[in-house]
Amino acid sequence: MSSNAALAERLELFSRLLEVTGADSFRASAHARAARAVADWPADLCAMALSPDGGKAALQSIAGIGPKLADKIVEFAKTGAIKELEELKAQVPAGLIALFEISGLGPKTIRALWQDAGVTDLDSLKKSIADGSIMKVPRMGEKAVQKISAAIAIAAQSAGRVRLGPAAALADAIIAHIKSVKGVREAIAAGSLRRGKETVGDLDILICIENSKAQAAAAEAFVTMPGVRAVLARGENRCSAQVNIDLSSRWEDSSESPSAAAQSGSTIQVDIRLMEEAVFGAALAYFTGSKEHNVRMRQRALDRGLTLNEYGLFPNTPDDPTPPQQKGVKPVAGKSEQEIYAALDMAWVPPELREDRGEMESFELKPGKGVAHRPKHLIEIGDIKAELHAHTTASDGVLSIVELAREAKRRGFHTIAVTDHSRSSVIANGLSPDRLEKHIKAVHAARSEVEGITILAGSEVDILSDGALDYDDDLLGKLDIVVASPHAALTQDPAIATKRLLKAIEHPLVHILGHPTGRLVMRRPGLDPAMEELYAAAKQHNVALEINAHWMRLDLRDVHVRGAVNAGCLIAIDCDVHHPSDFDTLRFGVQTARRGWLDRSSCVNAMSHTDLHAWLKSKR
DNA sequence: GCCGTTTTCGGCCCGACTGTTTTCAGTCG
Repeated sequence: MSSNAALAERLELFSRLLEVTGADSFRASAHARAARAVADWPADLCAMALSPDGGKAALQSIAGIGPKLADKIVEFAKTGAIKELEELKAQVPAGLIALFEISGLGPKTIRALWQDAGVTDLDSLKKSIADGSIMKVPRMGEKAVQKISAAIAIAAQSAGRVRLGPAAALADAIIAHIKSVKGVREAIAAGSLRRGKETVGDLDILICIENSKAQAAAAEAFVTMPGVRAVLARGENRCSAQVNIDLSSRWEDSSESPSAAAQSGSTIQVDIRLMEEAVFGAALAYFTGSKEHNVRMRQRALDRGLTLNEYGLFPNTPDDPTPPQQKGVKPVAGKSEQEIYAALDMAWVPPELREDRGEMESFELKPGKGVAHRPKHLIEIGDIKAELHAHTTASDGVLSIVELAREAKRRGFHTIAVTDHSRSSVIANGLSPDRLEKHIKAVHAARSEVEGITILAGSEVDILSDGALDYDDDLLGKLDIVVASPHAALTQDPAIATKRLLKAIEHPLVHILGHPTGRLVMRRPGLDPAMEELYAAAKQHNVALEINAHWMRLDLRDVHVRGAVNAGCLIAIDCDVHHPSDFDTLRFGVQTARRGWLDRSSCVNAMSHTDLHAWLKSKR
């Protein structure tokens, strides 16, 4: 785990412990905010904290970090622990914080369960329900206990957070189903799925309906859909259900994953919200989030004498507590997101950027000095014109060279790179030097069979544990493109990993550093190198850092993309094609790139044919 | 615990929903 992630985890725990011990709630939320700021920060904060020229001052320049939290970060950087946190942990049973995972249990209830019914963890909670001692807790009635019991069962069955790919597939299916209902104008996934986060907790689907008849029909279509396991709530404007989700991937049946069977039968919560066109934009903005972005938006509205909610942007009337939409007040904006942002003197913020990571400042129509640079043309899926990382039947793909090239052409690409595995990737049937020589000839031969697309002879060459490449330079020099990737020794020490990856970046024949850390989302943390050193070297040596678009990888991850973009690096977005459907994962790679504020001009896959091939040749 | 171009003290986003109550507390997104 990177030190930022480890620090963020501790601050998050700090926040939870403060909540549960009944500390000032604003103090708790300050710690939670700091945890987020730390997790999102693109550079290593421990290094920053230890810098001789005023680490504390630098930390305090980060929004959400004040003097006290800066002290805690410095302490963590020096000692690997935070004394105040350890003291707080000693006061609270170790299993209590896990109860936050149960829907419906918040800080107040968990504290009461602990203090009044002696609950210390999930097992003792179940016991207190069984023996009735839970009824000692104030405001605890029969229905409340039933709800907690149901929530415990759902938590056990729920997949927890789900990777972007399976979540998007389920959302697409639900949307197609609901759109077939007469009177449904639009259905769109909001929430973290729309923002392109690498994992999502639930699905939020917004449905724009023509009238109340369509409203009822759409709700009915949803709750009776195949795969709906249980309906949790069903109102006029909102329905909630647990829905089966297929979590399988090509990683699941490999030796890497013994848990495939355990994951079958998982469910995810799906909320649908039904509304008419006049409020659709406000609802879409509201339910897309993030929560932090929404807080800033509402504050911005208040600063302008307005109030923002899921029904629109309204004139603010602080003396009257009745919500404006209930009084028939005409909204200033609400039909589209664009008009809401415009009314707040902002350009429309793409969903992937709505994380309160500087977008509030840089998307102001007249941004001030010193704010983050706003992308001139944030990368879009239509900008991608080349796939530079693809496998064939020569190693572990299912397509021949010609089939691969035809599929790439069909998708509108001007260039496809054939980059089969190198000899050390034995499980993936990596090519020996002799086989690679023959494969290069086969690629050249395929060029006459598929016209209208440039087929590159390349390799995804292993970066060995010491940073050496898996083929000698003579052979690498015969290739049009070299993608160098780590596949083994993914748990090595950060300092050694940094040296290993730097050596690959500095190699004069390497174009792209493939899936730089080797992490798998929710499966394997991967390497933990000093990322800033990689950015600097990649920039200096004109090497592109890859965003591997497969939803199991998304490596570089969003915050690393942001760091690389800030450092001025080239970025590649590749689908690591093994199967024709892998081209469809491009959307996730592009979303990750957008979350890192990538401009089209820095993406090698978005270059014109001329520019791309000039860059490739510059390394030959 | 953070923050501030009306504030260095006194704020800190908003509404729906639920279940417990007799006017509200807690959770969620």
